Amino acid sequence: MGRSPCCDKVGLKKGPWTPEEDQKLLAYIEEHGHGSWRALPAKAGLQRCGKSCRLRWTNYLRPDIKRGKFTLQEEQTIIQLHALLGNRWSAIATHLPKRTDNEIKNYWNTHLKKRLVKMGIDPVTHKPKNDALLSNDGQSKNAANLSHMAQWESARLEAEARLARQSKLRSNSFQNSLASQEFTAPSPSSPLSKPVVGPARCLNVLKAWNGVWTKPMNEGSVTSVSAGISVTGALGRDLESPTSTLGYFENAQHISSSGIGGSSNTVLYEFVGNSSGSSEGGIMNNEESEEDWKEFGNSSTGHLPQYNKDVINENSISFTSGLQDLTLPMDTIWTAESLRSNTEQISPANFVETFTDLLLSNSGDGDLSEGGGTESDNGGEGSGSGNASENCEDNKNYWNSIFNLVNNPSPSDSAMF
DNA sequence: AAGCTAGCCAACCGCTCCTAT
DNA sequence: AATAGGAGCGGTTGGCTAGCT
Repeated sequence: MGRSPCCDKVGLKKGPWTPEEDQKLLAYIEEHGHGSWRALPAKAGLQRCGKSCRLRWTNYLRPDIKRGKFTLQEEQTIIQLHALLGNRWSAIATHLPKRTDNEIKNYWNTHLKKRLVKMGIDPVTHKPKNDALLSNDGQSKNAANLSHMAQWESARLEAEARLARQSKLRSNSFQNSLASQEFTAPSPSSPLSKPVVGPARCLNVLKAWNGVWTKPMNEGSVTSVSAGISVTGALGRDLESPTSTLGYFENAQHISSSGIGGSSNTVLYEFVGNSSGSSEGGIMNNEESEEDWKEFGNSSTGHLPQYNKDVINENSISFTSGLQDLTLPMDTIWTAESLRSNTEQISPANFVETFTDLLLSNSGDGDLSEGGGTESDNGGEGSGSGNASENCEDNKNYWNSIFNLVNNPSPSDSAMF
């Protein structure tokens, strides 16, 4: 049947926006809110299609946009989230509050992807490029396990997003009525400084990791995980990114309330939300950034569990979290559908616990913390040309570094979390 | 100074998802 | 249940700029 064009294209302007057009769009949204994007151009006196107006607003004119170079922490966050979510830029943007999905996408394509390639890491899979050369020594299987886990998390986030959309719609009219009151147009004296929305939520699994890893592993993981998630919920408001529909984890009924002390919440909240220091001002030139990257992954963590051989078998992954057991086959890709049905068996907290255990169990001979990682020390041309064992190290250290970053974020003024 | 190349990024296009009818 | 329309997302493009020859 074919889709009708989003608007009548005859006579509509394309290409770069002029300051006059920007002013018209800003003035209109300031006064009326955007309302229907399709109807907006005519009402605002713009010879543009609604889609173009929306894009201009969300990617450029919106008052809560942070422009300029990405901080190291923002880079790290993007990489972590990309490892989990893939090219779901809007979902990633949710966790970098003042960045747009378009900006993140551009930054990934022009900077980060190349950097990973340089390090010999496949930017799609986040695994060493010649991982296929690794024999059946278990390392590649474990890398595959991680990939599977990422797929699972991705599928879970899909479900979350679905829930969030539903709740968003329910509250939409209320938010719309607020929007026009909260909006403040940028002015020379206060350029694009007043956010319309608050800080974005933290990716649940990252917070969960925080929750688990900031405590010794002999403490109840479920308790820790719950604490991590509950902080997200405790913010108590809809922090939806304007560029994303990814939502809040709202199923509080899944989250154990036991063991969530107020202090635990507070500590974690401060940890994720109150960072300052070295990156003050947020600007870092590329060379500094590269240097920091070379140290990426050098720290080691404690609290690492012993490798549990029973968890990852030849043909399956078994989740034995104590609350419920689940075995999933290794020889198939976990589709969103299969995961949805399977994950019904596991509560979110339970999931995170088992997920964390598996991730931590990544090293077949046991100790990720030993990696001590100079993974990117040979940065430029290095790791890609290494032998198999070096690549195992790279793989191990790469993921280890992701975990360390979650666990031990470097001080910065990043707006993330 | 002119031409060429590569990098960056704003914007467009086509598709999917969701809702209303 | 089927269809149409709106909104949003991700891939891609094209113009601008800086650096190099």
